[in-house]
Amino acid sequence: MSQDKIISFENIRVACRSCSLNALCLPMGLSSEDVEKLESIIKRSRPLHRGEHLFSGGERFQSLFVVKTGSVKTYTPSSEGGEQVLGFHLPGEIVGLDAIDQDFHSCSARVLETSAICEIPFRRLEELAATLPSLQHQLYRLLSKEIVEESELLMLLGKRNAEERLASFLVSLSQRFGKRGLSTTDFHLSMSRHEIGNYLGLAVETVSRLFTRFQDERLLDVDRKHVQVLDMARLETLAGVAQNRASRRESN
Amino acid sequence: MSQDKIISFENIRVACRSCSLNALCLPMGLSSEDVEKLESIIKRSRPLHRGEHLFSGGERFQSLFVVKTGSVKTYTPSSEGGEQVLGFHLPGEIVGLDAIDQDFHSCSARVLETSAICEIPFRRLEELAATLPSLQHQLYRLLSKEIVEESELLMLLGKRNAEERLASFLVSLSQRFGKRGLSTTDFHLSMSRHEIGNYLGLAVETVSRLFTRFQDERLLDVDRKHVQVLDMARLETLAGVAQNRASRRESN
DNA sequence: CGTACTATTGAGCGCTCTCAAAACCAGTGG
DNA sequence: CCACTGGTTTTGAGAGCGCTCAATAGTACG
Repeated sequence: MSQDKIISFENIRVACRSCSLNALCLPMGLSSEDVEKLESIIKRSRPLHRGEHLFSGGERFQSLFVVKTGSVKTYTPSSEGGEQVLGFHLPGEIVGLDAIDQDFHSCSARVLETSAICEIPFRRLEELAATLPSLQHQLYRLLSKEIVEESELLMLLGKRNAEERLASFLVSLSQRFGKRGLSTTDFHLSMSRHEIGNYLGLAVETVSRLFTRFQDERLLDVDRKHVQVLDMARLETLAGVAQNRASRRESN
Repeated sequence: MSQDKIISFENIRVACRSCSLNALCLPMGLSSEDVEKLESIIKRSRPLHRGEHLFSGGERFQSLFVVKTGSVKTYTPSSEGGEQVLGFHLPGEIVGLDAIDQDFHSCSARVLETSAICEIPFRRLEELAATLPSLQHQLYRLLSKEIVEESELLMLLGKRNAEERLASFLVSLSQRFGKRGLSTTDFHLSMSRHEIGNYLGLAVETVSRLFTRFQDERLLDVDRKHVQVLDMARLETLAGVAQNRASRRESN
């Protein structure tokens, strides 16, 4: 009977996938009516096309955004028209958490390809969370997770060489595609080499050379933006375990 | 009369400073009884001495910690005893936000000098927040702020050269000391050159050379761990505006 | 006052950036 | 279909920043 109201994690997962809210309700024990409440505040927008903005830096904070399909790039415009890429956001991931603090967006977000995006008005989410402890906790977790992931990236940029950075990047993409049920070894890069370089703190030329090298070493098969991982184990080794050089710098 | 219950921001500030909760209640509109509730869940621990841990990576998540006096370093131990410094936490700042997500600490935290630390059991804070919307919102902001600050650091590590990194580091310390009413131009570095280098992704030798250079250029006066900023304007320029080189890499 | 640690300074090298040019691709219009 | 244009990617050659190794100097502590 309570089974009527409490749906299982699996079902929630399915329900949420349909509304692209994995990120929010995946690990929660929300009853079906709670899920309905959550869904009721979500706006579904028309598909956005390459180059369109979810929001721009400085804009008033209204909503969080969940990527349903496609991909989003967040970046901070810098002087002279240059930009600093802060992250790439794939289906199931949330964009806009940076804006809660100051109540305006500290970065800009634009879609890299035609994408379906859900919008969650934050005020209403906050109100709802106040009445649903598990949702409240989930929100804290979400924010905390973002912090942990940024710490990891931070380490990547601080201590790893070019090879390790690109390997980590590819492994990360692979794992994130995997979470959504997509292929972990065969995927499309929606961002340019330049954007990858910008994100990883490398020059475009270095990124390009590395792709060629990885291909020569039979790690990858690269055709423009299509990547096929041929040797995931070795790629993961490069990404994670290959801290030999870096750990020397760490250790003192 | 409601003045009896609602204390001004200034008073809250004072009240909170005494309990080192600036970070939590500074921008809130909590009534005095609410502040009392908040204070009631805070544990004050005995002073910790250099090298003692607040928590270690992998430990069960129990509490957040607020630095009252002294300083704390967070880091992730890596293979072979090396470590990656994730951040330095000064008085008024919060440690432990990374642990909310997985319910265990993803990094370790140890004090760099004799420090007074307050402990806030997170479960109780969460319960309290559920009944106090402004506290709930403040918690969201706190987490969001951490995300924004990490993004900034991310940019630092990705795109800036050694000089710019150290300058940014010093400016950041200066500003954070300033927030606590301490001198912005005259302060003590509680961390070693090695830890600074580790944090900034630089070799110890590079950090040392830069300190010498900054001193030669009359930017700083450095005596061991005592730093005096002689030309803050120029230091800030180095830290922030000096994106000439970096922005070339950004712009494509 | 020796031991261990931390910081400084010097010399050389390697990774990655920079500059430059060519190849490739996508879209447009003749 | 092809030429034209703007953009992206690739490839090459050289230079410089910051790392590495090594040695010295300074500091803390028993």
